[in-house]
Amino acid sequence: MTYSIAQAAERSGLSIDTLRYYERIGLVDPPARDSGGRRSYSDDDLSWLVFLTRLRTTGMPIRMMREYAQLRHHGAATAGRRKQMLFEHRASVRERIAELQSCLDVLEYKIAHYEQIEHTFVEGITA
Amino acid sequence: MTYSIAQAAERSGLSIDTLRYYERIGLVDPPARDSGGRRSYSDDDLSWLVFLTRLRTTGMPIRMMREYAQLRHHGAATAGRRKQMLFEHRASVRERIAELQSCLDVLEYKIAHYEQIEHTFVEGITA
DNA sequence: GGTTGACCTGGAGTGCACTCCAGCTCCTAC
DNA sequence: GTAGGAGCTGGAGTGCACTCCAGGTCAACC
Repeated sequence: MTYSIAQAAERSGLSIDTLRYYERIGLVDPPARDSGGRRSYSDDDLSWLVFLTRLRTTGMPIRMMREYAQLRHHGAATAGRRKQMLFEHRASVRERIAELQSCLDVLEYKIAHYEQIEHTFVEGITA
Repeated sequence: MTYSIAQAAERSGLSIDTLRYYERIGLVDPPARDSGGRRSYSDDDLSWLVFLTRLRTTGMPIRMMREYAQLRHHGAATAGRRKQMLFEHRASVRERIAELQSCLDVLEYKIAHYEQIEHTFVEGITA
């Protein structure tokens, strides 16, 4: 299967402009072109794009994604280095989750506090 | 207790420049000044700053924090609205955690894949 | 053969959240 | 009384990740 840029955008969740931008900065390889000079994305291209969106969602900066992309380019010899990157990134995602969780606790506390106020207020009215 | 801007920065984890920036954009009230015209933060100021850093950590945009700050300014009458904001924000933080968790699963999968490759490679060597 | 719609390029513009700077004042310590 | 360090102001600059635009090409349909 091949996909037009609009289809690739829809399936990856990136915008058309972002696809071209990613190509420009070397985050994705230039895809094939059809007879009219238009981009024609392959299934492989698509799965790389989808993987990139995962990395992006987890907050990996573009410069790091680019480094990963370049390593990938150099084949199996760089597999260890790439695994290392994912390893480290996984640790940072876990930390980020823990951080969010702890802020969530603060939010819970604050919300409970507001509920306390409401409760007191209602009691004051009905008392 | 009162704190100089440097102490407030250290205790809140924000930079001195960020403290002044937050004041400029109306995210924090202008603190008291000492005899020399320097900012002098109170414990209340500090706890608000710390709470702001929690909201920031959870990805609340500044414009929303500012809205919250302004509501706070209008006293108890806006407590319901503020609670509502925290409520909605809590939901978005939970969603964010779930999203990160699902991306983490993809990372796990990828890392396992690399381990698979290594394993195969080692077997190939020793066989 | 003319219009429409998707896509093309290079480059400029945007929004966010800071961060830095020049030139100044003020207090403290020597 | 002066040198040093912290802090002050208004405003400019930065980094990131897009997003938009003008002006053009190309294929398809009427």
